[in-house]
Amino acid sequence: VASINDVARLAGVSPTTVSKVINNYKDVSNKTRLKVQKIIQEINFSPNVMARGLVKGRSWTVGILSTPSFQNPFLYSAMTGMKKALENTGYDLIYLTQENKQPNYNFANHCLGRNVEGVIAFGLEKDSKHLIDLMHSEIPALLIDINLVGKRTAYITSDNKTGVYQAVQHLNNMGHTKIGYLSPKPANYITSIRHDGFKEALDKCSLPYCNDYVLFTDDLSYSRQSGYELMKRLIEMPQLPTAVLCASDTLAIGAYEAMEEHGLKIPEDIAIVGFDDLDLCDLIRPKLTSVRQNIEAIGEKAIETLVYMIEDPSYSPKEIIMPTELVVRNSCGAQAR
Amino acid sequence: VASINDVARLAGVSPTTVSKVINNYKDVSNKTRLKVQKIIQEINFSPNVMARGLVKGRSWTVGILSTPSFQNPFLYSAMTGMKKALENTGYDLIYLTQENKQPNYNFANHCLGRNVEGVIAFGLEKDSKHLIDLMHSEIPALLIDINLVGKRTAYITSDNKTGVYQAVQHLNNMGHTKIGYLSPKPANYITSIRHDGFKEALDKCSLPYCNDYVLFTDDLSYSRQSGYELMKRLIEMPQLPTAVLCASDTLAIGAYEAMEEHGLKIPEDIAIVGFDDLDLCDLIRPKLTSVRQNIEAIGEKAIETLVYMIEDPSYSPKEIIMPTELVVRNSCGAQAR
DNA sequence: CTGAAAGCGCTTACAG
DNA sequence: CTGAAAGCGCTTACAG
Repeated sequence: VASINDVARLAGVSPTTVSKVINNYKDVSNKTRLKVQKIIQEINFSPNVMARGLVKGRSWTVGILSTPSFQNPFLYSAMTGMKKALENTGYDLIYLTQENKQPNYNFANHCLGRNVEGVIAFGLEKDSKHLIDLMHSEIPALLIDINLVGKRTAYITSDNKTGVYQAVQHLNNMGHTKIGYLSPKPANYITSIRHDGFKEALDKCSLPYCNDYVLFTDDLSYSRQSGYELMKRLIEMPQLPTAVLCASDTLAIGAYEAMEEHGLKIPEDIAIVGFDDLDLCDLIRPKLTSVRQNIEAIGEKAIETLVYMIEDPSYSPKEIIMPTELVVRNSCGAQAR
Repeated sequence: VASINDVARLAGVSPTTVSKVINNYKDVSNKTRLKVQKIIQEINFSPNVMARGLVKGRSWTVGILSTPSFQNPFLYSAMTGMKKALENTGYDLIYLTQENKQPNYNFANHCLGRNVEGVIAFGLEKDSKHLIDLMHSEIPALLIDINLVGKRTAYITSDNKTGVYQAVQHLNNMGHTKIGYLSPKPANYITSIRHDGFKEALDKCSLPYCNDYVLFTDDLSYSRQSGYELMKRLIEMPQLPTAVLCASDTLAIGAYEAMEEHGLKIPEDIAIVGFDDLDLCDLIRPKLTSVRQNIEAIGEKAIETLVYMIEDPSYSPKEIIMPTELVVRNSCGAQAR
């Protein structure tokens, strides 16, 4: 593979000058600049990133840190947005995947070794070792849905409270006054803030918070199975609510299945609202009304912000809140839009 | 950040010796080895990958090349498998995302510049410039669902013909003899091989291939919309088939919608089979019988094979075919399993 | 405007 | 078994 020295020789200049041309330095005459650029084109030269990175202490690389399981439509939508934003930045995306190799594997060190310049983290708990190591390093980090702030750490999340309020308000408008809530137990940021939002929303609508209709599971993964079990528990109550807000669409799917099994109709017997607005909302019947998070926009904004943080060490944002939107379909008795 | 020289100083040895310890060379006494390892632990040293990569001409990095749109559940399932396989290899995964930056962007050059050691490509057409550049480079490439073979290029795909046969055979067993087929026009590898498989399967089952029931769309993206339009065209025929095989689950979803709109029942009026076994098969009603591709396994195998190719330049596989499996649900009149 | 020299943090013959 | 020296392909003061 060609090096800067080859270009220099062919162009009849010094490697220094070639470097200056590549880096758009001003102190090069137009004539030599053109000469050098011509050669670069001809031999299809691209500078060695390793060498460059070594001297500049950089890698033009942004890392992703996510849960080991990894199988998550949320993450993938976010990545689409991330990719879009990255195209304009000159950074590439890197997954550090060696998790299991060493007994005392240290994610932050792995990043440092690779000169990874910033990290997007997602789906971890606050007390995750990797996250803590990362915050103690000087590496800029942008967390998705984890409310941790540090000198070089910020987070981005949807406006969960408003999202929940939009859902409750809609149910109220549809005439529902007894509204249940299904969710993982409020043990982390997202589960807590949505539950708080639910209480506040009821309050704003002057509706009662009814303990019997608010059911939690220990399973924090928002699984379909959890939704199924929660809804089953709810159905076995002596009195039923007329509507149920699920803390995620996947929970709602499980709730649908429990309803189906018990011969209950949506929305006639119980109306359902989900959260996330995944593709599946449109596939199931009745179509699921859901609070839309613009996940792609979150990914895009996350990268933009992270790149700012990388390039301006004094820039230190705290939290970034993205708007939500209620997408009305057929699971609450409203006409589809 | 600490360097090998810091370690050397603290351990009272030369940088050369530290390097030897890091790289598990034999010619180091146990005593010094231990001494050096202790320091490495203490100051939490990890070697600079850039420096290392510069001298060895490597990056311990494997690239992904995919379509610009990128929003694809198939790709993401594959990535889960890829991540799993990577954990044991010492390679990290990198997305090269600068597509739009330069007017004459060259993907292979980008890889060369970063010393990317191998590439997984997915979702491109055979005549894609990036793919061609890649094949002309010396970079090992493993293509998913693109049947191109070269000195350093191989591909992996599902056993599409058998998959289609499994579907047709099942329909035949259920008593269907007039079977339709909905697909993008057979313009690339996957669309062609599935269509060929369909013809052969009918043959094996002694069923007629009926032109009227085989409908193609120009849209190669397997969109829901295409499925909807194809099924609508089919429904407007004077005579209907009793079963339809869709070349993908997403097409089948569209077909469901057309059926719904025309008040036709699945499977009573027309039975439907999909291909891919996406999560959605379980969400829609009736649940969709589909040919399962083990996409995660494909991703895993792809990485394993690529790493072999990287580490043994003389290893030059051609094609890797992965098995399929029919998942019977309720869209053909069979009982759910 | 141009280029010689030093240095980024490693590895690898090679000498001892 | 140990280490001095050269070199990987760049960039950056600095001198001219």
